[in-house]
Amino acid sequence: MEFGEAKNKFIQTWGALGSQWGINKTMAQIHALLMVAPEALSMEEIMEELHISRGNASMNLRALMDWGIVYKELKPGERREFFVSEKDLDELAVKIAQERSRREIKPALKVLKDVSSFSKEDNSTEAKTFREQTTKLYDFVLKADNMIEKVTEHKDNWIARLVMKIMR
Amino acid sequence: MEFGEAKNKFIQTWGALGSQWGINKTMAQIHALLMVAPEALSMEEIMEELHISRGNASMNLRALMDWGIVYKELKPGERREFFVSEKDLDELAVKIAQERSRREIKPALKVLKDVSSFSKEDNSTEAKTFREQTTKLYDFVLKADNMIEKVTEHKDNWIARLVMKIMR
DNA sequence: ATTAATTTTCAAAACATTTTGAAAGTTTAA
DNA sequence: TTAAACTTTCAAAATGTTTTGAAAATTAAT
Repeated sequence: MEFGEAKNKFIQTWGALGSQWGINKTMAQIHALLMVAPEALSMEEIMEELHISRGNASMNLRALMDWGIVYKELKPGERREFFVSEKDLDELAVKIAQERSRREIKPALKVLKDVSSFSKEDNSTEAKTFREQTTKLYDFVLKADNMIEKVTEHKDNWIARLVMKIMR
Repeated sequence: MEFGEAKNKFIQTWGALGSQWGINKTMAQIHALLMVAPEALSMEEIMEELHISRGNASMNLRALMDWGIVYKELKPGERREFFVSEKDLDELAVKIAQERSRREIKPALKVLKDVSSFSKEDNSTEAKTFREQTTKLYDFVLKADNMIEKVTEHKDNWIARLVMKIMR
């Protein structure tokens, strides 16, 4: 396997992994490309390397910037914009965890709280089981979310430290 | 909000959350429905409650069983099959974590290892950065995966214990 | 063995998401 | 200003995924 092949395999794999996790393929591929690029890349270069259209590149770069894991880099004397990814993996993991908490977990928590506390008058077995289970779910998800917050606020090398702790 | 409404909201929300995490909507909805059902449900009941076709119900129930989070329950004197979900949330989280590790993380790790160790002769800046970054990525993902293994083998109430530890 | 109840399969249809590309918008330099 | 370089937007096309429904398969009782 020579370089081009390895790079391609990496980009394709990262893209596939992205899809499985609800992130679109191109977005994950752009991210992969930037992760292994020694220099900031222009939109043109990204389009070329991944064989995607201008519009596609533009939209997904914006999405990556919204996630806070890709930045614009302006080069003096250049009109074009260049892009770099967050290369620090701890930082990357923290950003992703925080965004997912904000966008997905927090809203789900709100719903769980709402549904578990409503319809208190209904005393059917069904309703009772429902309240019981959704309450448990709320507590569980809340705990998990708190863990994310706790862990990500210390960020630096948190996974390593966590592994240390757990392994005793 | 009365019971039916709350139940519906819960099922819809769980379904939407599923989609965002790469799990199909119906699969997540069936799971939600079984999570709050006091009794095992037949396929017919599931189809009715979620307004889905027989084929859809059949396929997604099988997928849930493949994940190990829904079980068949046979009732004496009944030809039909009934379904229940794993209701213990710690057990549920462990199963999901383990399956995702097996299906997604492990294969990704293999690719990372492969691509990071190949093309060692190439000494261009590009190739060097590539090897550097993919190696870091490999180490990171490996550590994270080890953490999952470590944490899930103790399973019982692991999130609670983890929160305790982190909060000191 | 035959029948009736039930589940599974899978090709086609419905639906959802992603991608394109060209037009509109923006920015900078002259 | 104007023009050139570049980016964004968005409707339509392409692609991908899920769902349906009916036929085939399975299972269990008679």
